[in-house]
Amino acid sequence: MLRLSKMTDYAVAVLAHLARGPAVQTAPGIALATLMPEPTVAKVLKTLAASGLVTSLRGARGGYRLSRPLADIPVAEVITAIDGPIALTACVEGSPTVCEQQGSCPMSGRWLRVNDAIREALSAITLADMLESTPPPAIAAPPMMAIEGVL
Amino acid sequence: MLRLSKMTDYAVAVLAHLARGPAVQTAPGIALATLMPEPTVAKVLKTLAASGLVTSLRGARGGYRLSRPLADIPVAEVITAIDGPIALTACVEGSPTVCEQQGSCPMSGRWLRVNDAIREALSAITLADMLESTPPPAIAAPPMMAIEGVL
DNA sequence: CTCTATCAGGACTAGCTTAGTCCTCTTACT
DNA sequence: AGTAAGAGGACTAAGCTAGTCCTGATAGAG
Ligand code: SF4
Ligand code: SF4
Repeated sequence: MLRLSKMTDYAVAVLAHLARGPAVQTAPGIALATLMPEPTVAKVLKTLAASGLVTSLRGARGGYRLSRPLADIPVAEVITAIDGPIALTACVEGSPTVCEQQGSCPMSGRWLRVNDAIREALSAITLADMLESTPPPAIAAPPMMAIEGVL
Repeated sequence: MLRLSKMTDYAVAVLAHLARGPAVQTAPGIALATLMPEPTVAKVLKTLAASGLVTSLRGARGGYRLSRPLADIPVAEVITAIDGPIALTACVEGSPTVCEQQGSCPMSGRWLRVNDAIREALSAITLADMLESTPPPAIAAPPMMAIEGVL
């Protein structure tokens, strides 16, 4: 279905959440606010910290802070940070796997162009772009469940 | 890793193979020539036939034939035929799944733009484009194993 | 008319990948 | 000290994917 992993999805949402509210926020706090499972959010944040997208502050009153403004974070970077390199097929550079059919496949190596097109498209859009020019999210009557009760 | 399914990969290779050689080819024949597992190729061809990308001819001396020239088949169409609609996240139209966090997620609905960018990119490139403007597949020294012995 | 090569359509299985959980150690503020 | 937080990893369960196989329909060949 050409879906990106839920982890990547979470990562983007977490980054967007970090841009709102206090500069430094804790993993459990973000999990609470976004209704995502706590340990999973923690895991995502650790990965993001390892990639340098967020900065971690340890110790009591610690938490995570955005390393860069959202306008400087292209979507592609988040995807590669969580999911690894964008490699549509096994016959483009990023792949750990090798394709058996490479010798007999009429398409060997020719996915590169498609792959690059997608990489470019994803590099051209920043997280700030996604948030700013918002067409009202009126795709399918969002549930709009109240989260105040949880907080 | 943002990889498309191997089935889709196979489908594109099969279509490209169909464009070469005799107009009508059988599933086992294609499998033999491309070194892909036979039943899998058959499965892919059935799906492609169901989507109208190839036309099937039943009975003895039957096989599959391209319904359209490769120049009229965008990559996106093959992907949707095999993998289903392109839906990066659960909060865009094509998804059978619904996202739990939609009410509290700061990104709800905002993936649409990214999704559309990818759809456009994949719709702009046809299979003929992939084959024609071929940068030599010198990505990593293709094995070039002889398949004549198998035939 | 019969035989056979081929596709149609599905059920089924094994393996892999992913999401999610949990534990222990380190860090640094109060 | 004591404690609130992250670092880093091992672990598990569920879901999905690739691949296999079977039965039936079709239509050309002889
Ligand atoms: S060589 Fe062919 S089958 Fe293998 S990954 Fe590339 S396009 Fe797909
Ligand atoms: S609502 Fe948020 S978490 Fe859910 S699919 Fe959309 S972006 Fe991802």
